[in-house]
Amino acid sequence: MKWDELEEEPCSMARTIGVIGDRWTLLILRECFLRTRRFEGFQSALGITRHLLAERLKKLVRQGVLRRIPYQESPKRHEYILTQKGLDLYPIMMALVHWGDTHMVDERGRPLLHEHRKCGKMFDPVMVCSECGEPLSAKEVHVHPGPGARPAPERVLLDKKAKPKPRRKAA
Amino acid sequence: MKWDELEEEPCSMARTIGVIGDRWTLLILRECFLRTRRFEGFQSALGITRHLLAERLKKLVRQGVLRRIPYQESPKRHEYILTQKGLDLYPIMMALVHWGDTHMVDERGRPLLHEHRKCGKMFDPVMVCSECGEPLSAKEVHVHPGPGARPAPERVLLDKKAKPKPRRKAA
DNA sequence: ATTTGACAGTTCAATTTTAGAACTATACAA
DNA sequence: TTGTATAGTTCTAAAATTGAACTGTCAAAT
Repeated sequence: MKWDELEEEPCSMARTIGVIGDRWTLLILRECFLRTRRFEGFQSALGITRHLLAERLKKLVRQGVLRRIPYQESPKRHEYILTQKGLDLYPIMMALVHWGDTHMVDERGRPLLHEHRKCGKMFDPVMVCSECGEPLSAKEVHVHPGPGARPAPERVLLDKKAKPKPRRKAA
Repeated sequence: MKWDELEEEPCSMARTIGVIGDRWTLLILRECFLRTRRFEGFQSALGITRHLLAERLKKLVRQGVLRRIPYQESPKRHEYILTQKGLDLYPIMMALVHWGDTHMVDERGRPLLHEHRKCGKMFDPVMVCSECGEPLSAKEVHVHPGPGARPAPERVLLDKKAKPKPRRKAA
């Protein structure tokens, strides 16, 4: 698969993956949320090759996730800062962190704690339903084709089921 | 960087990325949540090469995200199903979908709608603070080193700031 | 009895990506 | 004049991915 095809798929998840779904991009975004803004900053924080960093930044700018803003003339220098579209990635970042906090910590505990300014407490992010406010879990959610779903004859991505048709003598 | 080093970093996000942070893995997980369970199912749904699919499934099993369960003897066949650790990835999936729904839809609208069984409404996922229940945004959150943070002399991942030290004549 | 098809992989050559390191260019500061 | 900081670009070697074919087991159809 060519990865730019992902953005054409009738699946919001695939499209998102097309934009931010690779390791370096995700790490670059982590740095963005930690207020890294400059080429050298990203490079030294991540140890990414300069070549790839240049590519990824270019792509994020093209996608409207980052904006490239001059902070000095002669020599021209730019900073990369998150747009609103980029800031909206925050729930994804937090979800990634939280899963790591839950399933990937060693005996010493979490590397980082998060404090919510509004209430002053250390918190975990919780994903809830916008309508009733209850926490969400996979089995309580059903999907329906939306207006942008692919029309009938073709396969509707994100809406097919591999029915476990058991054959022959079961184990 | 070798990608297995990611899991050693004192950063929950990096560790998570080490497990699920590549395109194919993310797409495989999407299929899992859509109840695909078998090798051929994944392969035909995604068009991934069989070689890579076998590798990725193996890794997800090794990481405890999927469990490989026999569903038939002779010939031995297995299904890949999400463990609890895997099911806990749901907020990440929903966050990815929601960002795509917000920023990557075309004029036709969303490919999919989500219904919350409990309340019966179509919903969006919202990430809130576990302590006060308010929706979260990047700027209302402060990070602090936790017990598993890297000790002083070395760089604490996820806790450095590239202070925009302005030099020379600004633009 | 033989062929066909489903399933779950494995193997291998060709292509694409990434890593690692060095190099370019501009301009300030000592 | 030399050194440093910044933001890249260029190059070759190494690693990952693709595409396609191949393996092996068994059930069902001919």
